[in-house]
Amino acid sequence: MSHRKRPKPTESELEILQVLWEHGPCSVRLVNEQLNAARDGEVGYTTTLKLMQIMAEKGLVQRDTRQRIHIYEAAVSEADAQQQLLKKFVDTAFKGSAMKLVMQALGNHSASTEELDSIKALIARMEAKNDDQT
Amino acid sequence: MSHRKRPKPTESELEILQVLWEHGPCSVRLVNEQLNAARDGEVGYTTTLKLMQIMAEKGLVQRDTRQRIHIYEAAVSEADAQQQLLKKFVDTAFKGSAMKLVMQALGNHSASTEELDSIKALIARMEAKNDDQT
DNA sequence: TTTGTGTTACGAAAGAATTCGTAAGATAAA
DNA sequence: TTTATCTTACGAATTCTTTCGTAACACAAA
Repeated sequence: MSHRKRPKPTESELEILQVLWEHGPCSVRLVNEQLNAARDGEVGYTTTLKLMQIMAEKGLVQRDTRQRIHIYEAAVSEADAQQQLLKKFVDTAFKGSAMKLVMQALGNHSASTEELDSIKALIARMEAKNDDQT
Repeated sequence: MSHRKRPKPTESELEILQVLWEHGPCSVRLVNEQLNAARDGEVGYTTTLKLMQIMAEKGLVQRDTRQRIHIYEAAVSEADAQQQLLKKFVDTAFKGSAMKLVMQALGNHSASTEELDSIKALIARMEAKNDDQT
């Protein structure tokens, strides 16, 4: 288990992580521009900077300070972070029932044939596993 | 759309709603006891009271103040609240991709044969709908 | 060098969520 | 009635998050 005790990102921190996941290592300026590109209100440069400094303290991001312009990089993978958030969310909102969540999520969003196919494939694999262990 | 502009419950508020959903209309004392029963740390009586008063202001709960002991009742259904929270969660944590969430949730929790069957049934219904609209 | 631009650092203000102390009122017990 | 107990109401303290103003520093241009 390579799980350091990393605090759960707040909502704004998550937004920043999404930018880092999508673009790879970034300067603060770039992250700030990306945030403002996909938003209603603007957020100040120093606001983003401060958040990213806090995230560095928390261990959510790593930074390279060798150059004058610091380069930040996500320290958690997108999948890991999503999994951690999902676990918490299932517990608090669905009292731990992941299947109820799956049913709700499936039911309330339309899905393409391809998406449904990949879910069917996943289910088939899970059924195979169930059958294995008699 | 019978959707009043009801604010999203915070995490503590959600805990209280869960008690109300499970037990039906309750006094503050009962809710507080239920909370403390399923917890590590204790939470004070007046803390729970204050939260429930705030929730009443927000419209998350209704209360009957005719007796000395006020009786609180959830003003939102469990399914509605879950749906609202789910929508937000999909947006913030999965950038709006409900299907990615479904795959993660399915993949990281084991499911019984019955659960898998009901998901398969739901998928079948969705495929039928897809086929309809050729 | 001097000036201007872009960057990080620091700290504090503003907001939201959580917690509880204390007071005041109602009810029950003595 | 007097006392003790339980309840609600109110407000404030605390903590967490978000925001940004200001200072200090590096670098490049003039």
